Amino acid sequence: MSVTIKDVAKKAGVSPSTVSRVISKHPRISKETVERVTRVMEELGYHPNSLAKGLVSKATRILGVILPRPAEELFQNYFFHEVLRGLLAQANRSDYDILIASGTSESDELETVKRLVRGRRVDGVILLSSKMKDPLIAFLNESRFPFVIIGRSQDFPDVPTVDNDNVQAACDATRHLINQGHVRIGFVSGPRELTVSQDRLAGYRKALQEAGLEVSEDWIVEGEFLQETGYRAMSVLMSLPERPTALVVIDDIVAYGVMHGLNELGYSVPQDICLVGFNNLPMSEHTSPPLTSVDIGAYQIGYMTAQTLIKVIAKEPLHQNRILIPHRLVVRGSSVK
Amino acid sequence: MSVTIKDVAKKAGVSPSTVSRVISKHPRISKETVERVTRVMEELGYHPNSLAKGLVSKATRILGVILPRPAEELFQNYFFHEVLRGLLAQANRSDYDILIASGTSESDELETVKRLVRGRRVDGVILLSSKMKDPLIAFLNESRFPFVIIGRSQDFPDVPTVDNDNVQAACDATRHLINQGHVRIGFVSGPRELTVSQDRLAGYRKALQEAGLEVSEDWIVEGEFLQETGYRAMSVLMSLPERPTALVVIDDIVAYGVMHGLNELGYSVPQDICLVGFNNLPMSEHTSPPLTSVDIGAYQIGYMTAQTLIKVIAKEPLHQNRILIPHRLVVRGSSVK
DNA sequence: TCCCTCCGTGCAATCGTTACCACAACGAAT
DNA sequence: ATTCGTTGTGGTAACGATTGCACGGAGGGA
Repeated sequence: MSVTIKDVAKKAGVSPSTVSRVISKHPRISKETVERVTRVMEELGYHPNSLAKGLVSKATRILGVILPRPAEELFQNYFFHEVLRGLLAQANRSDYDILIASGTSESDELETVKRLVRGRRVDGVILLSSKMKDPLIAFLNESRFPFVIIGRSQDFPDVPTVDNDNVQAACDATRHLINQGHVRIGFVSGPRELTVSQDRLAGYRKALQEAGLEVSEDWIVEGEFLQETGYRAMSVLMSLPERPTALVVIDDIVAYGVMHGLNELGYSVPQDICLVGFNNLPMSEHTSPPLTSVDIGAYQIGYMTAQTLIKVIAKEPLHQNRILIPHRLVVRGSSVK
Repeated sequence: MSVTIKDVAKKAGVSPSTVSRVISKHPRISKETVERVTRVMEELGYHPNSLAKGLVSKATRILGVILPRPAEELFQNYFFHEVLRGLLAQANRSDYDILIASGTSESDELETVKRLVRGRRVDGVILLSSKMKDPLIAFLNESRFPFVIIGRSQDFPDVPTVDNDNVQAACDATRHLINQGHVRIGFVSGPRELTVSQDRLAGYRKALQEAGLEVSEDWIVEGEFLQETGYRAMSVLMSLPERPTALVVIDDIVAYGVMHGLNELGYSVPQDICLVGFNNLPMSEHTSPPLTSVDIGAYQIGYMTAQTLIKVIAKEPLHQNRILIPHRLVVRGSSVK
């Protein structure tokens, strides 16, 4: 049996109510009582039962994170890790814990969220998803349950989201290459259906158009968030009659594949081809040459998401629904000759 | 207001007790009642309040995962991710959720665990740690609270742990190199104070001794779980008068650094130097040459840990305290000429 | 026909905490 | 001296579920 508020009350010679008031720092408790009760609590190693507390206060102080389903998970590795660190940091600062959940199928996922929400297991939900999870969003929206999406949701414009400006990020990356004198710039994309792919592609197009440069559809190759994609894309692009001299690549991991392939074919980076990636993976500092990359601030995304969700839970007003985390172009050897 | 057991009871024309019994599949409830109540529950979208349920049953159906502190976190990236996937999979199968927590300092960490344990926020705890967390272990042991350690704990031989046999894994890796005809084999280690480093080093030594080969202390280099370590270790080893022809490297990420360095100096893998790494990171398949690596089954570690903890919580007997997950040597181009 | 058993269900206490209301004690104002 | 407001504290009813006990009714054996 663990020690309850009654045990503390008995030992301190007061009523449970008084102990409760000491815990919640009620103003009208005498200094001596506060001291005595506090001492007893420490002596007994008392910690309030979160279940009982939650039952009456209708709050668990737990934030639920819904992970992407396994299939999409692979490329999320580093991104997810950083986001989670940010979430944890901010949640802990505000005395929240993090519960993670995932479903194996779409309906399963919805069931899980329903259980968490209706069963009052969490106070708010974070949707960490690459693909759109419309049924989930619809459910949460309808239930008026606090939630925040990491990423974008085109179908529900008024739910709070935390994201980075992928259009601008890709635009900056492309401009950087243009400023280095490139005029034939290619793009290696992820799956088209992902908004992250769409947005980065749009930013790439925007930068080229602004500079009055040609956009050749031949120079745009689609794939997965895998090294193979980079490898394949590279061989496609390098066999073109008029091939690009620089590439914007959807993710560093894909860029590694490109570098690997170029290496094998005897091309050298940055002399023959310049590269810019995304996500600034730790390893990008140590490739040869080091990879220029757009750091999208995954940690800060997590941090801001937790902060935003906590605000929503507290019913504090948000001055903006769509929060954008600033990115940072980290220029390294792969893009400057 | 959310829908409670009373709402269901009223609408179904029964008492709350009956509804509760339907939920817990009590045998002595008539078939018709079960059907009617079940239907009403679905109509109303009822999900039992986990707080109230937990309060009376004294169980939360939540497993707490204590993460390593930030400083140690870096190298854990992929390993952690895989372990978490395994934990989630098994936890979900048994209707448990996963709560993750971390502390910023050691005392903070202990405070967090105390809060989770004493406050009955979780039913059991998983210690995911590289460094030993003795105060935590001591506290949990003393509280007789269900917990499982991922990794090893030399100071508390009778707490359940899930781990891989790092000694055997390193031994296998080293033997593989010996079988390839190498006699001068080096070892690039992680921090000495980590048991994983110690164990792998021991396995390396064991294999060499069994083969009657010399172990030169010059061939053992210590570092971090970073590419730089590999890079530095490589330059140290290659400048020795009598240098090794093969290396066992504590982690794939470090091996990448070694490969990078060898490349720069004009050496080639596997012709000049053969390499074996650990953890079988996804990228190891795509390096040039692909990296031979010991897959330690991180996913299974997570899976088995959750399974074990759930058994401990249910007070089921464990037939063994120390569970070893089998490893698998994945031979690729970096170790065969 | 009576009694016993078993089935299906309801009642009420309980889990540990919070929050509202009440109330005693005391000093200050009338 | 009476009234009033303030301060510090206790009593008690929730919160939403579970569970042991009780009880009415049906069925079977004597």
